[in-house]
Amino acid sequence: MSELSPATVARLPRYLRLLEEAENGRTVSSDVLAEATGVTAANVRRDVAAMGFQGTRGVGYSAVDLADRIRRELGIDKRRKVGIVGAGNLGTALAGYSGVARRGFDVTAVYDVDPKRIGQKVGGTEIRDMAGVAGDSADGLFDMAVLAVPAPSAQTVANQLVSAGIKSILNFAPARIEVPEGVALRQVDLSYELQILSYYG
Amino acid sequence: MSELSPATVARLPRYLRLLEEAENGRTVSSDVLAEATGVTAANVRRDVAAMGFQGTRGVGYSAVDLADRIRRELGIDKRRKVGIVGAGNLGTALAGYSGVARRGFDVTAVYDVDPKRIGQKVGGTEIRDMAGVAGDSADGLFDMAVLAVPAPSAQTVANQLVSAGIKSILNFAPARIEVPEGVALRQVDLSYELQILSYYG
DNA sequence: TAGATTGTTAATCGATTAACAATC
DNA sequence: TAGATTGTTAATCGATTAACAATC
Repeated sequence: MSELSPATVARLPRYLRLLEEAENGRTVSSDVLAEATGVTAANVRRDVAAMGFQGTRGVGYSAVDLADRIRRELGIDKRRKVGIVGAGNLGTALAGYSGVARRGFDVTAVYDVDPKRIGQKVGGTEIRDMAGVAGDSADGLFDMAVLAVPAPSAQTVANQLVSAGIKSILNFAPARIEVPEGVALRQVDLSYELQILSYYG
Repeated sequence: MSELSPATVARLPRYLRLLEEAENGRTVSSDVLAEATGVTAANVRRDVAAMGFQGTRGVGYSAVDLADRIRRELGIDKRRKVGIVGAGNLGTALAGYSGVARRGFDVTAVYDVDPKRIGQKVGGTEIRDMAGVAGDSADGLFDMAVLAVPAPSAQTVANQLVSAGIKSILNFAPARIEVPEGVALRQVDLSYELQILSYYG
């Protein structure tokens, strides 16, 4: 199966975005992909080859076929169900992000602890009681979780999700969390981003 | 001056966080730093050496002195003024993030276009009219900008900021933006994060 | 056939790691 | 002196790039 390098995986969404903009039936060269994504053409060809996808010499890559392959490789050829935990400002903003549904993700559940929020709708999805988050995820209501809870509850909620069998967590809460081996985790931390940015600017 | 590798810069905030937790006057070894941040001790020593900081053999690094050095290297030894552009759910959430002020950043301005929002307060800062964003940044009201605007306005706002002399932009808007050479840019994209996460989980 | 572009090799670059002498 | 830990070298690993033969 796959064995893509982290560097390659991080570039695939960029390629995909460009390929989706290409007209149907169009062919796209490594040069065009490179130009638009800020990498070298050689790098593009290497990434494409790593997925086992083949282009046509003298012609380029079929845009639709390459897009399909990238989606398959990323695991978004079948739609993935995303649960957003926390319906405060952050969770509400994330639930309303454009382009997410278009890229294969369905927000199938949003959670909050606030009784006043529960039952309200955010982006077409009714807010559910956080108390049910573990049960719902175990039931398969969603299979990826986005954490948008206050910092102090982040680890607790993560633990509940892991116990319920969730294997992918994207943490936007302003707190580092730990997950066991085998659970995929990505952390987005405003504070870290600002510190890194500060060095360069 | 500096010449830190991107990999090193990305690790500095992790070290800093640990060092700030250490008690005053304490000494911390590369082994402890490594353990807590998920890198090897050799890597920590290399990063520290890259900043020109020296520890004491047999003892370790002075926590306060190393923290100071990291802050200086990142450019947050003097407090930096952050403007948040867009006071919707996302901007409001970011303005309220804990730990940001504690780490050297002051949110000195928040902007919105909605007349109903202008004048309201978010996290102690009064929301200003977006029309003034370029003038305010040129006046030095803030020197780093966080974009939390709707996707369609992201590039326009970025252009205004760049024209006004802003050199650091953190983009949370769900749209890729371009900036000229010499302007530091970091992009946080929920869609990309989910796609990458999907591969691993 | 001529032009374009892939697939792949070899060279290069950058980052990580193990190991250990130096030294507190 | 014995134990701990740094600073640094050499080896390794992973990722990028240039270049070009293969081939559409």
